[in-house]
Amino acid sequence: MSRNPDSGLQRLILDTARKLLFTEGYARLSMRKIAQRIGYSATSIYLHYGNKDELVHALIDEGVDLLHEELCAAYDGSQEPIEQLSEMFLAYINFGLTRPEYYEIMYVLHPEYMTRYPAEKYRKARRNLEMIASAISSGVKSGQFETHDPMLCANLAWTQLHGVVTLLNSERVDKRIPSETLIAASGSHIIRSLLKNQTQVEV
Amino acid sequence: MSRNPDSGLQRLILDTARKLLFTEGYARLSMRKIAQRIGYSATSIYLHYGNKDELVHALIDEGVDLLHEELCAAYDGSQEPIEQLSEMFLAYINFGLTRPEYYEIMYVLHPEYMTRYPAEKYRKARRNLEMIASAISSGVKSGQFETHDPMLCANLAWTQLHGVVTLLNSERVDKRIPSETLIAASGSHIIRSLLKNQTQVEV
Amino acid sequence: MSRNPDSGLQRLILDTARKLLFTEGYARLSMRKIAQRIGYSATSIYLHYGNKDELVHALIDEGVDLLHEELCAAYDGSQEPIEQLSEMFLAYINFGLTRPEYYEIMYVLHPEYMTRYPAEKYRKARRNLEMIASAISSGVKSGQFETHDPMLCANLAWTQLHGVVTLLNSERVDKRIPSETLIAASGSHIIRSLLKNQTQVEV
Amino acid sequence: MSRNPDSGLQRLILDTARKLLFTEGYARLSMRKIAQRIGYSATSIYLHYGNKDELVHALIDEGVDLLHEELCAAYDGSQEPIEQLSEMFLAYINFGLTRPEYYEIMYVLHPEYMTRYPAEKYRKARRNLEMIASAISSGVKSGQFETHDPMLCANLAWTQLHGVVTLLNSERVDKRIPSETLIAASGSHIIRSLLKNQTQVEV
DNA sequence: TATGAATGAGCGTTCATTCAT
DNA sequence: CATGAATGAACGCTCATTCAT
Repeated sequence: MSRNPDSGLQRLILDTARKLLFTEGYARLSMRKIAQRIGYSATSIYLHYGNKDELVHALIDEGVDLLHEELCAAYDGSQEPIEQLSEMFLAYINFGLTRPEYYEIMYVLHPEYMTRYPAEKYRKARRNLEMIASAISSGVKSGQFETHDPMLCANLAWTQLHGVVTLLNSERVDKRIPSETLIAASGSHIIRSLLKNQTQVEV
Repeated sequence: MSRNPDSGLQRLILDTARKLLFTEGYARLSMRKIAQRIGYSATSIYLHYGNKDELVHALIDEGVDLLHEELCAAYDGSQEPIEQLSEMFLAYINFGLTRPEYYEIMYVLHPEYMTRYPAEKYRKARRNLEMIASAISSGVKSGQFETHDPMLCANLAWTQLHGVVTLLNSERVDKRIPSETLIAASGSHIIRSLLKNQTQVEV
Repeated sequence: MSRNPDSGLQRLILDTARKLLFTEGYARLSMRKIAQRIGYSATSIYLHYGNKDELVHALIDEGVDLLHEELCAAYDGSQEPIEQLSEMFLAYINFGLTRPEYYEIMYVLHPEYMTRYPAEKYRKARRNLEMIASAISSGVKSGQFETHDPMLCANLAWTQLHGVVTLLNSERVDKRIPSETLIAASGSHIIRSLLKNQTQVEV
Repeated sequence: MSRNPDSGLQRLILDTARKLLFTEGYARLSMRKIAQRIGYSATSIYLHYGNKDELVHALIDEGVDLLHEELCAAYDGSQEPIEQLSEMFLAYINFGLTRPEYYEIMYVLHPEYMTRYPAEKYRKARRNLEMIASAISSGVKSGQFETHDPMLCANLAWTQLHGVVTLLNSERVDKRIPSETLIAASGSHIIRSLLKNQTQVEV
């Protein structure tokens, strides 16, 4: 089973799976539905993905790579840490909101399912957190930020971003609050809590 | 279909559904499994809940009420807003981590599914946010906090808490970060960002 | 799942399974085919047998009991061991030839499949061999037979009978040899080899 | 479709089919598994065998030839008929136990399947019985054996041997009876029943 | 000689639901 | 209030086979 969707059909399968994931949720994603949607027999999918797990893992792979790419694109080493972070935060949220299917299988899917996902790739997904932590660290070095645990702060940022993404995607947020407002606020909220010279509660 | 589980069987059904939700996840919850577990026929469940949706909605109702009760219990009007908030935050996270089955159907379930949940009850779930917003407002009045949009801040707090709960429950957080640390940090993180006299970025 | 096919449908299922077993062989026996043949939905079978294993095991149970009954019926304690044995041999072969479906799942089915069959019931099937061994023993006591290992002789008899049954059922025996001849010869063949000081009985 | 596996691939296909037959049983033998195992595409097998039947028939052919060869090798015309027979019996049982995959498709497979096996080849399989019958005949001529139907006796011997092989292979024989004991006993059992004026050989 | 792409049929099984009693 | 009997639809998956290249 090639993992590089060059065959055209592989691309079609993944894209259709993604769409179904978005419109119906993981629980309702089925091989047969994908097949039907693309006008192929269900058997054909198995020519490209050995089973449902493999297909979903291929999607996760793509998602992980895609998010990483977008974070890298957002990261500009020549800028101040504050700008670095706020760009990355925006990129993260943007990814979550524009690619909700990827986001769901990457970060929301039931953990029981993830145990079948190769650990090595799991680690790959952690690079993103490390990028954030390192931006925080350089902010600390340059004296703008203040924390003795950048990795914890990165996780704190992550939980905040994740909460925004998932609550917006799952349509739990009151529509009267514009999502742009929430997004902007969450970014500055995170950064503010990193700044030095605050009447600081200990982290 | 009565919605008040006064009949013993209704109670039994809901409790069993909850347990199954916890042990097997939403995707694997089935009427027949519930029936089998309680020693009744599957048909019997339909005497009390017209279909699976109704049953799950009843569970969501319970979850919403339960969370509200626990937030109310945590709220102590005689305390400072800071303490009020941090108690409520802890209560929220605690609910999410100890009642993951409720939490999942309340806040994680695919929105396509939620559209069948009566909107009126949806609003009920908003009471909790209002409690937080009001605690923030009183902090503003007393001069401790500074914000011109308490409801937005409440939502920001919520996204943070939600992120912590879901990432912990879905086991995405690096095990090397103790969950207690993350929880404590997230609470103080939120409160800190509300405090006056910071080198404040505008919200 | 009741094991006593009193429900009518259960009887129908077992009988249809048996017929399919006979006409198409175990490999081609399917739940769906059974269902279709009896004019019920496949699901209905699962109301009576939890899965295919359970169904086949129920058939094996029936076969084991049936064969045992027929051997018991053939066994007449008041007769000479020679007659006892030849009656039992005939009964065994008769069972094998008239109930080939039972016989196949009891004694031909791939062993991998049998490992799922409860050991306790396995033992039940061994009673038959013990009946034969005990008839041989009493022949030894009465001085007609001569052997110091009745159980081995019983097994030898069994392999002979089994060979006759299976080669006839699987249609491997040259049609020019009448099965009655083969059957009669095999019985006397076994008994002859047990006799003391025998002079040759005619073949 | 050539039937002589001179092409290396044909040899490879047959050998792999045999191995799969042995490790997984007939029911689980599949064209795609064979193909995968030999590193060729499934389609390639069809270049050499028109369909699964043809492939299995080729295997049966091989088995028939192989068994015949081994019986011929065991047969030593210069020996006494008793030795001739007991060597052939051992060879037969040995073939059955060491080549269960051949044996199963040759002699156990459901007859419905065999109807598609060319009758002409069926006859080929009968040579073996004729060898046994002829050894019996020469024993009769030399005055050691006594029977007026050597072919019937050969068939009786065959059923006995077949019973031993199949019950051992299908693991139905009580493990407390060593297979060597059963095998030796069955051979002498058959021969004894052929002897003229015999006095009991010890079991 | 070899293959990649494709498929229709079939498998065992689970599910939510209905209906007569 | 409770059930047994029943079902159509769906699921993930495997299979032998075909066909164009």
